[in-house]
Amino acid sequence: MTTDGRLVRGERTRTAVLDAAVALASEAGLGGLSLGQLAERLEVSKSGLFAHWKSKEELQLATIEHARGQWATDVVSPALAQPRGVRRLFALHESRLDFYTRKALPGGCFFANAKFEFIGRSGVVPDRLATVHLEWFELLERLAREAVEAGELVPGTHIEDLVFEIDAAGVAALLNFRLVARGPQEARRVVLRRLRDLATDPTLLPEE
Amino acid sequence: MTTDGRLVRGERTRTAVLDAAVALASEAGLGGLSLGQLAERLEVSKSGLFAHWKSKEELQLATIEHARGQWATDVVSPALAQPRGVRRLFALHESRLDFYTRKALPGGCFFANAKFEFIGRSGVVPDRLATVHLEWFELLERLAREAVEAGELVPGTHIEDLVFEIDAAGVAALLNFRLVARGPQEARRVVLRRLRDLATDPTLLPEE
DNA sequence: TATCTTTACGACCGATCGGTCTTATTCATA
DNA sequence: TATGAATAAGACCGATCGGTCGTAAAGATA
Repeated sequence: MTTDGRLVRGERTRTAVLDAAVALASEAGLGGLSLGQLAERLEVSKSGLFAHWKSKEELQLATIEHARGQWATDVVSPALAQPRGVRRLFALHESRLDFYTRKALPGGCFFANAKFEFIGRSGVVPDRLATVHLEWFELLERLAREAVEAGELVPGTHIEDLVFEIDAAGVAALLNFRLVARGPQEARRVVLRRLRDLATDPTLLPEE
Repeated sequence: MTTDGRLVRGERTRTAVLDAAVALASEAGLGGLSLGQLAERLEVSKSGLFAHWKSKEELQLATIEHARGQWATDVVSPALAQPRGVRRLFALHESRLDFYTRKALPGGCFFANAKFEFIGRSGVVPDRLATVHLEWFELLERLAREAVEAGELVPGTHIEDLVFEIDAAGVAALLNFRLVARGPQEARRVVLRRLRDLATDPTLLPEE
């Protein structure tokens, strides 16, 4: 690495590989991610990849972190730009749906696919995915709690169920959107209606 | 084949293979389904499988039909035993959650996994999966419509959104249950509350 | 009993899988 | 400018992939 902050050759390669890996894994699955295909797509040698990661598993873990960074940038950050409370909570839901609709990844969503792929399996990769999954839930939960504390959601709000509903709508939106070209509209409407029901001041939210 | 209805040797093999194939595919994915592993698990030769199906794709299609039959028996039929209306609709949701909780398949749910696996891909297998997906939605929609027509759900009920919510709860239950040992309780509670809100006679439904 | 189809097996095929090893080049630093 | 680490390529490895082929039982039918 150079003493200043410039990207050296290897680091540039690393980023390019991980970009392609996230895209490829969103299609073929994180397990189905093939080093041969990845190398071919990037026009580098397969063995060259092993100069950066010792094994496929290590590359998978790096791919997860990379996808997590993209998610933070593309989905979480825009939502955090909204004022704290029910508006920020709904913004997070909306930017998630946007992410799917924008077709950012050919396979829909890296994390949703990976989670379903590794259901019931154990190992460091599934473990890491489970942790990321929990983080996402905790973020939703935090935003919901803040909305209650700000007095923008009625005091008795069952936060656990609300978080479940919002997340469920997102997952189902992805599935239906890609499968039968429906989903995001319903997911938006359903959550919006739910939040307006719970909001102390419904005018904070869009009209629908 | 014999003239009477008995299962001949080949048919028995076929059933045994498809049982194992559904289980294996629910773990490894329908694409990741390996003929070698399948043959090994059943203690038959790999080439023997080709006496029954001409290609892997044909076996995949047969596996889908087999899983569809299991779903019809284990999930749909029990629900249809309930009286038509809001009770039958909720029973379908419950028997679906039961199916997951019972851990009938090691990988959670054959269809949910397969759908996510084939998101964004095309071919006869994804096409068939999409059709089965649509059938499921149509069933939910029919039961919901019947509940409205029976006067058990308020007339203005937005059926499309209700179906989306129920299905979303099911998918999320599966995902969260297997990943973080939570889900089915929320999925049951959330849908039950929603249906009680919409029901003209809430006493038709459980207390929660 | 003789015949024909169904069912199953073992040997084998080319392609691809993840991974190793040796060698060559690039590049920051001393 | 010399040096050593980082980066990359190519040849190669055993294992497994989906799939083919020839052959041998098993079972139904005549």
